[in-house]
Amino acid sequence: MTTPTRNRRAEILDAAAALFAERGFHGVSIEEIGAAVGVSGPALYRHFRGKEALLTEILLDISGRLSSAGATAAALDPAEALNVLLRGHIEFALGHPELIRVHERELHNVPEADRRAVRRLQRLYVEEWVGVVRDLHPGCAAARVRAAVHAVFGLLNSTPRSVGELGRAEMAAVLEAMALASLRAAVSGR
Amino acid sequence: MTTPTRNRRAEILDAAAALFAERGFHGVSIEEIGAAVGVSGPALYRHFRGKEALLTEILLDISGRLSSAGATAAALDPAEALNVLLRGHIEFALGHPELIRVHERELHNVPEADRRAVRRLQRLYVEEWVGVVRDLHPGCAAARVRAAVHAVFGLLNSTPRSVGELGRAEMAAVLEAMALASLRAAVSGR
DNA sequence: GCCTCACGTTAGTCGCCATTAACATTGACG
DNA sequence: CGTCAATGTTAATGGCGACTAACGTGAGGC
Repeated sequence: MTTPTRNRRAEILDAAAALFAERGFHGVSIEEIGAAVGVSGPALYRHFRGKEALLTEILLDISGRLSSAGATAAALDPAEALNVLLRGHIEFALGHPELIRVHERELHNVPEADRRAVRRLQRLYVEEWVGVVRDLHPGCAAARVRAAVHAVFGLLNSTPRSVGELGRAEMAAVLEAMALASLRAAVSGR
Repeated sequence: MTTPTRNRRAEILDAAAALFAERGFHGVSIEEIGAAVGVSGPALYRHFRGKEALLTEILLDISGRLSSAGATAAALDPAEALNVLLRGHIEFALGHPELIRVHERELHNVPEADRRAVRRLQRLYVEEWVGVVRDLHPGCAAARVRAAVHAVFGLLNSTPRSVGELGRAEMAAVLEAMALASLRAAVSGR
């Protein structure tokens, strides 16, 4: 065997994420995750402490990926930064709808101890957006901006539910237009 | 005892919905649902066929409530109809965030046989929106409108994740402005 | 040629939980 | 009163599934 597969660990994480997205954390057994990568059952314990550790790692990775896309935006002027954040998020949501689903739905299955860390990353990501939007519209109350950003995430993350109706490029364009318009509307209210 | 509680059945459904929203379908035991209404465990089987039947009924009820709010909109002119749909949805989302959560997350735990019925109601609701929006913007492709409507739902349903940052009235206003602006942006693209 | 490490395997074990059984209680109603 | 229907209760029962044990095996290093 000599691991012709790049990295068994990563392979398992991908398979688990896809299964969790489809049937939910409790709807998938360790055995099934193993089967999805060609080993069976308890082999996973050679790579992860347990099922929950798997989920934790998946969620941390997702949050990290989203945030890192935003880190490159930090140096730009606000308008450009917002574009980078927005395109990055859309790219990710259209490219990995399963991950978006897991990220949205499964936090409560992460053991209490690790949940703080996941939440911290999520909060950081939100604050990246909030910071950029506030730079663009300094007069707007922070609470309102935060609410608007959450709403935009909801809009962008709806992707996994409306798959394939539009081509990917058009879908991206529609989402971008909607996100920008709704943000503008939110911050211009006061 | 003589049932001073209006209806045990409804009471159970409410408690179950709240618990499912908080910890997910599999994160809640029958025993806990019973405890939440002051009876314990298998008493629920006097009212429901089983745990899944409970969830099914909850989801059907939610979809029904959303749709019915929209049914009154049918007779109005498109612009008014959209307002009625939008305000109805916002009202519901802000008033029952738990139900929105359950509605979004738990469909896959409904037994195959009943899932069709739930999905049918959901589709009907989406089509109410799509119909109204297409009346308002006849030049826009149906697929694009559908995608936009899904995105708006995502926006409106983000509420349960951004609770309490804003007062309810302001939150409603923000959501309404964002939804209208994003819809307009989506349909004006082509 | 051995030792050991990395990775797997199969066969338990154990606990949780939905569901069912068997047995009250109580109020309406004749 | 006695009966019935509605509604609960507490003890099984049974299955599923996470996790652990005990046991290969093959590849490098020495």
